[in-house]
Amino acid sequence: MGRSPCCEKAHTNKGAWTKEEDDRLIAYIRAHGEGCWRSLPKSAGLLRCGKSCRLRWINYLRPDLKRGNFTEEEDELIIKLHSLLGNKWSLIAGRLPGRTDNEIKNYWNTHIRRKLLSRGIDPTTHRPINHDPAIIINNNISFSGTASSKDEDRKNMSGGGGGGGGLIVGKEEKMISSPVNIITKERCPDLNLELRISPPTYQEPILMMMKSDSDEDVSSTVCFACSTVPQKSKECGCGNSVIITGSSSNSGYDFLGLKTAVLDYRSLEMK
DNA sequence: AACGTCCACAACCGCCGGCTC
DNA sequence: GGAGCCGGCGGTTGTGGACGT
Repeated sequence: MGRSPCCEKAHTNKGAWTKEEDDRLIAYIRAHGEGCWRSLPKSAGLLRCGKSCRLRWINYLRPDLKRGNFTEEEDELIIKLHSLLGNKWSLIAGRLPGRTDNEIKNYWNTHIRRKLLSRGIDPTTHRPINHDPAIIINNNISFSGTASSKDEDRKNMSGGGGGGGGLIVGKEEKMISSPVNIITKERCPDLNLELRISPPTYQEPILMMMKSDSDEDVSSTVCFACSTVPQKSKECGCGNSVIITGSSSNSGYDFLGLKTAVLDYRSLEMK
């Protein structure tokens, strides 16, 4: 389909932003709020493309940004999230307050990739370099909830049979070829997700919800898909229905250190 | 000091999905 | 249902500074 250019390139500045441009943008957004990026440059008196303004604001000027070096905890969280989500930088950024997708993407490409390589881990697949690819093809799935060492995890991944409390998929389950199974198997050899597929009796479309450590009720549960908090209707911002289970100690599942409720693989389907 | 190379990161580009008409 | 608009995302590039020779 034909698309008009997002801006008239002949009359827009490019390259690094000047202090004056930053000030104009900040002043305009403070006065009028975010949104309508297409018309913003004209309204704000900026010779910039709307997309450029949006990026500048989101990645650099936003007041809630956390500048400075990534902590070791952030490093590890990024690695774990990347192993699960792949290059979904915006989703990863959603779990790191004050960090932007662009920042995390750059940080990944410059620091973490190298860090993983130095550990002998393929940053794309999160598998040990020279890992036997045949293992990926294996159909038996069991993420043991009790496995602690990486070796043990890998053993389970490679078809070690059923572990207790983990993701258990029977022989006749069609779920075995579900996207999350494949994704998780391929990308997360070292990640103890303690995931569990929700029972097939659920009729509604559901999604994985993540609860922060301090969260006690539904109102503070965050949709993993859209990063919004579901309202009392138990629908989050992306319109998915939400199934909240009891406390994480029994029916919730600890996900990357965050207590979670029921997981449905469809919410994790990759593009 | 001068030059070349590497690195980090801001910014750009093209594409996609959702929404509206 | 299709066309167009818009915001958003992910990949890539450009550039300035750091570092090594």
